[in-house]
Amino acid sequence: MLSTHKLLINLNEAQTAAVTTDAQHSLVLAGAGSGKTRVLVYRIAWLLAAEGVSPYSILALTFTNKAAAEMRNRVAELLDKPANGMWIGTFHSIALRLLTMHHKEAGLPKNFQILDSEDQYRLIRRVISDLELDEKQWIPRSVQGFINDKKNDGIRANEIEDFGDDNSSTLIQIYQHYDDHCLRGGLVDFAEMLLRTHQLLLNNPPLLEHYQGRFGAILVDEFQDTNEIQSAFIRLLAGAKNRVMVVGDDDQSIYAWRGAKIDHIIGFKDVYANVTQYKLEQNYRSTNNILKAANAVIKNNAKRLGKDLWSEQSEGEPIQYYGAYSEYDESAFVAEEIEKLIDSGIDGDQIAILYRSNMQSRLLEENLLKHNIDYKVYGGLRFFERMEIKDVLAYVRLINNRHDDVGFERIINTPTRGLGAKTINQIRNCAQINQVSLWDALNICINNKVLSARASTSVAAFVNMIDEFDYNHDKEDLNPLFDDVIERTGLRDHYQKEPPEKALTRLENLDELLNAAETFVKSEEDDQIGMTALASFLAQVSLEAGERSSDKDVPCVQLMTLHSAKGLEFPYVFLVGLEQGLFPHQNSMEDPEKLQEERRLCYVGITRAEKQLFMTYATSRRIRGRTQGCAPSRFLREVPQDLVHQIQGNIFTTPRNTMFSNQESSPFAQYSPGILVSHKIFGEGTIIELSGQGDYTQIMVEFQQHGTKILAAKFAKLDIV
DNA sequence: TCTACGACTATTTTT
DNA sequence: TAGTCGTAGA
Repeated sequence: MLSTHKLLINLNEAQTAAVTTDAQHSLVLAGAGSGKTRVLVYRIAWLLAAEGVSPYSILALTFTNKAAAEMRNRVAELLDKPANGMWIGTFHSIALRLLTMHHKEAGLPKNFQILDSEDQYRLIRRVISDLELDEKQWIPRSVQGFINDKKNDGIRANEIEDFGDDNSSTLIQIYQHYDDHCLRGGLVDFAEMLLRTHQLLLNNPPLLEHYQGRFGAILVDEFQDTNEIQSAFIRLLAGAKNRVMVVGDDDQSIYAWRGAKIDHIIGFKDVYANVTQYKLEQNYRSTNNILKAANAVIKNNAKRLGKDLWSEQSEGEPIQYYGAYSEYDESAFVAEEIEKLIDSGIDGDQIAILYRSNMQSRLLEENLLKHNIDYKVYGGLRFFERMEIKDVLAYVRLINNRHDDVGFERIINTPTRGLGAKTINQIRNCAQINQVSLWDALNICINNKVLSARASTSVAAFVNMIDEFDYNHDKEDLNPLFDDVIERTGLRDHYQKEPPEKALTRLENLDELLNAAETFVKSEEDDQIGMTALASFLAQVSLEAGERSSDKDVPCVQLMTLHSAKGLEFPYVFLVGLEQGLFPHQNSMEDPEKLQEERRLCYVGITRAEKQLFMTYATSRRIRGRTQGCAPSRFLREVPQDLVHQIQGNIFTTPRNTMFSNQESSPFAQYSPGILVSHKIFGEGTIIELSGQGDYTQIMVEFQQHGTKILAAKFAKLDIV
């Protein structure tokens, strides 16, 4: 048995307090690099060792597979035995497990399939076309966003208020039809997994009671990223008696645009009773200069719980600032500095270049190439998202479940077998009229002989082929099935015919898929709930689509967006493109909520750096074929001057651009974001941000009663409360 | 069924 | 500017 003493010697005071808390609910505000995962892992160990909690009553939720795997491994390491019995997983994998175990109660067929975003997009397009709507007016991407937003908020089509206008009633109609399709085909999208799980428990009191009785201790990682339905799910399982510990950092909430609500972490204390809050502010990652810069930037956000990072490390190197003339100059500088670092003996993988948007990577790549520096760009398609892989999987899915319309549509004419738009439309129409799956519709068409002679032969051959894959569902070895599919469907030949370079990677990927099928071993959990190897494999590839980039063995410089950098750390970090309009992004500059999220993104970027941080800005940049003059990002000037070494350009003395604020020299210096003020008409409110200068200073205030207003500082006569 | 051309659009993407 | 996507035409 693990001694409790041994547990605590590795923790600092704040961590110990959180780990050993006896509060019913606890909120652990864990700053970047403050040992958040450590607290979660030790907390689990503490519950088991010191409090005698059964592993079966532990439920730990994360957002990413990586985080779940890390937690699981570290718990096992600490306990010195596998983390059996407890449920540690992503929200989605836990939801999937519940839906699989209780598929009947959830209203799903046993072999239901998961739709990834691309599958969902395709299905939505199909629904729009079925409803004879114009894609120009009902843009599939926006419709997809609409449906997912609603699902994330826990709202079904029939629960949306119909204002009677064309817009809302059509959207509701599409949503409803889309859900009907999913249900008919046994298809579940990502948002649906969570929503359906929540409803499963909500509508089955005995089931809910069972799980509430089981999970006495619920732990949630990255709580700031929870959306409405995830938060409701936790609340539901918590019931009245269970203990909930949420860990997160409101300052690192960067996914509001995907439905995450920072209010969940900020308002945690209001929703749960008996909450004790712990702040982890000691940072084990970065030098103090870096932390001071991060603290100074994030301080400008009004909406936060508040926390200051510190470190026992030295001040470290100052932050290096380079004001480039152009984006060419900027990327040349970055490449040169990296070359110097590498020449001084630093490995490439110790260095990261972080940017706001993916398009910025190109020039950087060109310059790294020029200097013969190995690099790796994160982003793009993941392994199981590649076309050839999805094609094979679509066949397998159809073999597994004939009513999988998404799989059907994908491969009915891939490789081409003479089934053009006309035939497919006939089948679709038939499905639409009879309200059946495409597979059934196809058979109706065959029986009624409505198809042309040529199409009929082709279709019959297709049906035969699929039926001939008489797959034994209990088989553990998946390789023969996949191998068979790739050969007999003609997919291998199909890809072989592509231009040599493309063909080669595609065929390699197919082999990689075979390899994955060969080595796949069903997890013990999946086995226990009676999933077949195939179901388990398909679920895994949908939930865990693989790495975002191909891996190289050489230590490479890492290029990625700020979003992808969350959770990672690098000794040397280049934060590039610090310009108004790029970062903060144009689309996020006006709205105070969005601007604050951009600032959090900046905070995430800064806190990735362990030893040294470089920040660059380009005076001009070509965007969409047009060269634009760029003002330096407001975030740059939020970094205190004494922390910065300016290699070129002077961010603090150049004439101030009216685009961004400067609080210090303003006649309204007494106002700053976060300050509580009162207005004689609007009452009390919090300053969100200042802009403009001198007499033209404008103040954005979020009033408690009247919402957000932008006021001229000169006339508003705001009193500081 | 494939190719070529023109129209369109341009943040971030855990599952 | 450049990359993607849909459609027209061979």
